[in-house]
Amino acid sequence: MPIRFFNTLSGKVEEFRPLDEGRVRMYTCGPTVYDYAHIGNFRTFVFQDILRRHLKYRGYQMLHVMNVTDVDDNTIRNAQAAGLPLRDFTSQYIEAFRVDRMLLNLEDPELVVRASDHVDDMVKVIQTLVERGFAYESDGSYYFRVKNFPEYGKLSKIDFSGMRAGARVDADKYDKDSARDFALWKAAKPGEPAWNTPLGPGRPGWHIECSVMSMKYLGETFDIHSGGSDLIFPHHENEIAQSEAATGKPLARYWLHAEHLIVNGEKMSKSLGNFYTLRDLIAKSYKPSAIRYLLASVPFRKPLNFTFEGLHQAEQSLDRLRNFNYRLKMEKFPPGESSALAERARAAQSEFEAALNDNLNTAEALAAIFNLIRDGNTAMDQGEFHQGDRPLFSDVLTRWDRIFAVLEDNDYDKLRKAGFIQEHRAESSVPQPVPDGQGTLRAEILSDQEVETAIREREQARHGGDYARADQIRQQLLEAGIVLEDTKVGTRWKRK
RNA sequence: GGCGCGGUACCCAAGUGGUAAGGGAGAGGUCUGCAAAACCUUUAUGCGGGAGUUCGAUUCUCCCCCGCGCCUCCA
Repeated sequence: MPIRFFNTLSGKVEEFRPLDEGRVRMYTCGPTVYDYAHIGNFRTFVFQDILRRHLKYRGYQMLHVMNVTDVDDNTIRNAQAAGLPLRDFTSQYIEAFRVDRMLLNLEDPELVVRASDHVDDMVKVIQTLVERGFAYESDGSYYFRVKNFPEYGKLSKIDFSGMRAGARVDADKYDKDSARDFALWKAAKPGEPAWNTPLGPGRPGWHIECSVMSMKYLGETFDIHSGGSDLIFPHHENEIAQSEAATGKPLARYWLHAEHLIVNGEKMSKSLGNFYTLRDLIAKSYKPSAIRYLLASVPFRKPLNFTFEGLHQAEQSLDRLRNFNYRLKMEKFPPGESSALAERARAAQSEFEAALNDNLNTAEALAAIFNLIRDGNTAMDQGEFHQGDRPLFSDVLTRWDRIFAVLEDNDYDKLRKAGFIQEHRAESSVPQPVPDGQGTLRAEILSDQEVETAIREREQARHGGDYARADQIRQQLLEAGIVLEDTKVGTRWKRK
C-alpha cells in the first residue's frame, strides 16, 4: 500500500515516492536555541518523529538532517543578557533540547547541524547567487532579489504580482531595493558577533542556513522538507528561492507542515501566561510519555488544542494501553491458540498501518489498537485467550509502538537520567519534592527496593487477615505516588 | 483585506454521497477481602447556521457566522 502525504507545494494529497528507491532524504527545521523549546515546538517535532518512524517501519533507510539555528537576533540578544559568548550560550540550549528529545522518545536524526558551523558554506552560496544575479550588496549586507525569481510564492500560494514595492512597508527603512527582498547576509554591527569573510564582516541571515545545510548533506534535490505551518512563509518560501536560484533544481519534492498547537483555544504566549515548556509540565508531575501521546494523538494537519484536561485524558488512555500490555505479558493463559484471535490481531495491524499510510492518521491508528485491546481483554476475561495467541498480539503491539513509542513505562528512568528526580535515600522520612530553583523539579522518589519491601509486608498482613494494616500500607504508598493492584498473579505496582 | 487550517456527543477526536470510529468522563451491572484493573450495557435522528444539487448530505456547491495561524526573520 502506498504512503500518501498532503504536500503543501501542490496543495493535494499525493502518493509518496522517494527519489532513490528504499531511501528517504529528509530535512526538518529544528529549534532556534535561545531558550527551552515549548510544547508547540514539540508538537511539530513529535509529528516529525512519527513521520520518520513510519518511514523506517515501511523499510526506508532514513537520512534525516535537522538544523539548529544558533545565530539570529534572539540568540544574540539572550546571550548578551546572560553575559555569555554566543556559542556557549546556545550550546546550553542545544543540550537541553537533546535531553527533552530523550524524554519524549524522539529519535535522533542522522545529523543535527548547527548554523554557525556552516558560515563558509553559506558565503559560497551567497557568492553564487550574486554571480547569477539573484543577490546584491547594500551597505555591507546582501539581499536576495525576489523579483528575479518569478516562482516566488509558489509554496505559500501568495500572489505578489499585484503588490507594489513599498506599498506596505516604508521602503526607506531598509537598504533594500524592494521591501520584499530578504537578507542573506547582515553586515556586522557593533557588539554583535561577526564572521570575517570574503563578503565582508557580518553574520548570516536566517533562511540561508537551511538552503546551505540541506544542499550540503542531502543534495540539491531531496525528498521531504518539513516544519511548523508558520514556516511556510517566509522561511520555506525563501529557502526555495535561494536554493533553486542557486542550483536551478527543485529543492524538495514533498513539503509537510504541522498545524499549530493552541492552548485553551488561544495562541500560546508568555503574556497570556499559557506558555509551557516540557520542563514546566514535568514540574507539574505530568509524564513525558503522556505528553508525547497527547501530541501524537491528533493528526498533524489539525490544530491541536492543548488543555490540562486533555493531558489527563492522555494519561488515562496510556494507562489502558499499558494495562493491557502488562496483562498480555504476565497473565497465565490456557494452552492452544485461536485462529479467530489471530485474524483479529492481523486485521488490527493492517488497520493501523493503513491509517498511518493515509497521511499519518494517528487518530485512526489509535482506534485500531484500542479495538484490538478491547477484544483481547474480552477474550481473556472469557478464558478464550490462549498461550499461543500471546506472541501475535505482542508482535502487533510492538509494531504499533515502533511508531508511537509510548508503551514502555520508563518515564522515571528517563527523568532520573535527565536529573529531574532522584531516589529517596533517607530511611525514615517521606520523599519530598525539591524545587531546584530553575523552574524545574527535582523530586525524591521511593526506590524500587523500598516499594517491594513494603509490598512484601502488605502481603504478610493480607495473608494474616490484617486488612487494616494492608490498606494502610497501600495508602501510604499511594501518597508516595505508587499505585498497587492485586491481580491473580500477584501484586502489581506502578508509579503514578 | 489576502492565503491556509478548523467548527462532529460533557471533554478530546476519526470518518463517509446511503445513514455517525476510538479515547476520556458519567451512570448501571459482573468480578474482587476492599480498592484498582478488566468486561458488559448506556450517553449525537445528530455532525456551526442557511440555501441548493441529489432518490438520499454530516460528507458536494454557494452564502453567512465563529475559532486559530500566516501575510518579512514565531514550530
